Amino acid sequence: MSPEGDGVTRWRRVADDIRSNIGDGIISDALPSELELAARYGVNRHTVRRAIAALTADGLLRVERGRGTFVNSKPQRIVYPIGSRTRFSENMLKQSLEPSGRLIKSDFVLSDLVMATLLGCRVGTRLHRLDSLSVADGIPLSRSTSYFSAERFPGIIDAYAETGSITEALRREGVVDYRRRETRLTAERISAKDAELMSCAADAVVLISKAIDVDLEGQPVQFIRTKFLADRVELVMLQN
Amino acid sequence: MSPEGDGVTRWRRVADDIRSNIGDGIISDALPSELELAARYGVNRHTVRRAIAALTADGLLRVERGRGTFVNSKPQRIVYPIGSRTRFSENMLKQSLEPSGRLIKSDFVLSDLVMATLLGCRVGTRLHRLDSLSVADGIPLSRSTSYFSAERFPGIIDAYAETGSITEALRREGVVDYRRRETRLTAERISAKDAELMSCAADAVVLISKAIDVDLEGQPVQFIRTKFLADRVELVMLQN
DNA sequence: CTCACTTGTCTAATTGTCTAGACAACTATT
DNA sequence: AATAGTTGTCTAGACAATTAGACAAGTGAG
Repeated sequence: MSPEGDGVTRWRRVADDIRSNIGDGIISDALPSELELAARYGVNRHTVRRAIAALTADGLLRVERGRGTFVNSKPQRIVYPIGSRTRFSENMLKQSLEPSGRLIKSDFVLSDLVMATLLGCRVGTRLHRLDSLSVADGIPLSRSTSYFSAERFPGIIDAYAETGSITEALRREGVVDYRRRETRLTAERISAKDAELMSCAADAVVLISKAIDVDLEGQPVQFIRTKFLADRVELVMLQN
Repeated sequence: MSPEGDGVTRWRRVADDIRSNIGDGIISDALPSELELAARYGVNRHTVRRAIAALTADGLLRVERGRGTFVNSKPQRIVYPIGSRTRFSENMLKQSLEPSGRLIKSDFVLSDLVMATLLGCRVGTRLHRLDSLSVADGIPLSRSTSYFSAERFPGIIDAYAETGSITEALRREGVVDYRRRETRLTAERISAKDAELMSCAADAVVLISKAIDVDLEGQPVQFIRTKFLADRVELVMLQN
């Protein structure tokens, strides 16, 4: 990194480490005392207290004066299966969650070399770019940016705006079915704009999925980049 | 978050947002001027400059005095295919990278209900816990914690320490082949300890994979939790 | 050259983070 | 009741982050 420091405060690093230890099962019930944690992390007790305050505000910890600090039952992440037939709405309904989608923004872009290769079109082709938000039971789970051929799917934006479902919008544009060809995954810290859109902490982490969906003839219909809120979603792949 | 602020400095959030915009292709060549960025993010110009300094130190940006700030060609992430036959060594060799593994720590734990269910053993069974580091061409890519039945694989730790490969260690313990049954993915900020182990920035993000590998009879042989450095690795799934 | 625009550098003041120490308040055990 | 161990709260100072303003220095166009 640059001059000095990494832009993350000590208390947040302590908080992240405690959270990580809980996730790994290293800490399961009672935390070490504040003094012991301070010694272990090489920070002042006040710094540990601030970390604990943050995790308490997140509902992960519970502090009992005079007794100690304890781990609350962890809220489960929503399971999101990924396979050759990945459908947001179906996934949510199977878990008794009410799915919905909201259009954030849409515009046109010209395909560059990378996008043309992915979508199997010529460089310079007009593409619909569709920014959307996926919600389950009122909780934002992910934000996606999709790219469609504007030539092949002239009405896709309106169709999505009406239905809130990409599957349904594609059906209206003549794609009876499609399947996932490839999914690439990575992760990064959330951007300020996305944190606001998904109403989450500004220090959250997103799981980024870049995928290509193809129709029954194997022709790409969309390239979709989705940013899942990592603390609300768990992607699951069942290997055949 | 709790009292106020999220423990991430303004300049880092600006840096993260710029990096995210570059990754999304929103910024491709020249950045807006420092003054414009400052206005856009609602921060002082010096704060923007610090963000740019951090990204420049990472090699992502290039600053030319009097002209502006520009995006460098992005360094590619190492591709890590995930499927029913996921093998670290084979994956790396195919990309002309020299794989190696290093034992960090090993000990015994007693399986709790969750672990017993995953591994198909009884609660209270002794398990080997193996912490290891995976490296490609000298660059740490991931840190894993594996759980094996100590009864079935008594010599697995020594075998791994010698070979640096879990596949090879399992072979020595009588598992001629194994395949992936299930992979669950999420992400979080890196812990301080892992940041040191993998010699990366303290504010990095890890992609967490929890997986179950089974032998040819379908019996679980290991539960493995891997933390991939998100800015060095891209997981790829080719849907059949 | 002149001008507008860009990045580089310096000073100063304000705010937030972290450390240090002290003491109060609560809990469980003896 | 006494004690050891825990969390809660207050003070104060050192240091880092952020803001504000000013000016230097490089670039490119007219």
